[in-house]
Amino acid sequence: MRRTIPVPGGDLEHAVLLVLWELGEVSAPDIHRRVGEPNGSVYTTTAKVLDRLHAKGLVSRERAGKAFVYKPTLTRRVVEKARVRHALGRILRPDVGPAMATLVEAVESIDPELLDELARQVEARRRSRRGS
Amino acid sequence: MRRTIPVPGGDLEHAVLLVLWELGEVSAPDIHRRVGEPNGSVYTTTAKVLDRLHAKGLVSRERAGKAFVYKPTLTRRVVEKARVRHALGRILRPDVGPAMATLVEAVESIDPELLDELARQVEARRRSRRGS
DNA sequence: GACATCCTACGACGCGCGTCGTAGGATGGC
DNA sequence: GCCATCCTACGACGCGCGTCGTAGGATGTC
Repeated sequence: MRRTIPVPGGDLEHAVLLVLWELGEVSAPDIHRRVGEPNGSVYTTTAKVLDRLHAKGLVSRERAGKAFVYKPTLTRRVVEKARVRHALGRILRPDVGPAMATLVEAVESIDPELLDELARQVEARRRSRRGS
Repeated sequence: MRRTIPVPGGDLEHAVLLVLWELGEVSAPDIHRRVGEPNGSVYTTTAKVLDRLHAKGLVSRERAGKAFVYKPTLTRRVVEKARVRHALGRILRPDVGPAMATLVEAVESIDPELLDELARQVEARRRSRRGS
């Protein structure tokens, strides 16, 4: 009974989560140094993003002295899948058939080598499906 | 070499374009009957969407009596590709590798049969690439 | 104690998109 | 001529997300 997993809707939110998944627990100031600063944002921007991720339940936090330490509440695998599923849902909505051709074309246009990787992943997935 | 093709950013904009691609030329009121009404929007909502598509250059228009008749300025193929490419770009950004696995997984979770369709399209595309 | 410094809290804005309200020009029926 | 009706023009709002400003509590330093 999985009820709609929250999704990091924006790129900055996602970038913050990536850091959290990589490091496990990170303080707000550290996150800012790793994500906000390279991105050219001021500290309060990062803090706000953290606020919103917290409001969505995608991260939990705990005080450590005066600062908060954040950690992800869901695994990367789960969230990424929901995220991609969400985006894909919008893309495939009308007319699912030709959409796959467009999808493949678009993947290739981003990087032709991705096509091979995609082929590998599709095959792997189909094999494991036959097995299950 | 076209840079940056404009993209219908929202679902309603896209739905309107679908009608235009299907029928070629359609008046604003007709578009509303076909898209806005079933969607439960009032007429001015449809008109506004048309305004914005026009501002983006995705449709052109011409007066026919008191009403406008709209038609698409770009082919569906071109726009859809840009649209999917755009969405994919955001998804694949960090860490392109595992993203393909997630993509395939997400496709399957939407509809397992899509996996077969995806496999077909990937193969078709790879074959035609070898040929070119 | 007085200050500077570090963090959080929170309100605000711009932008894109869906949404609607209102205004006003044009048209058709009478 | 008058009025209802049809369409367009356009301003406005809410929502999500990135963005920042400001306020204020806590801590550290002299």
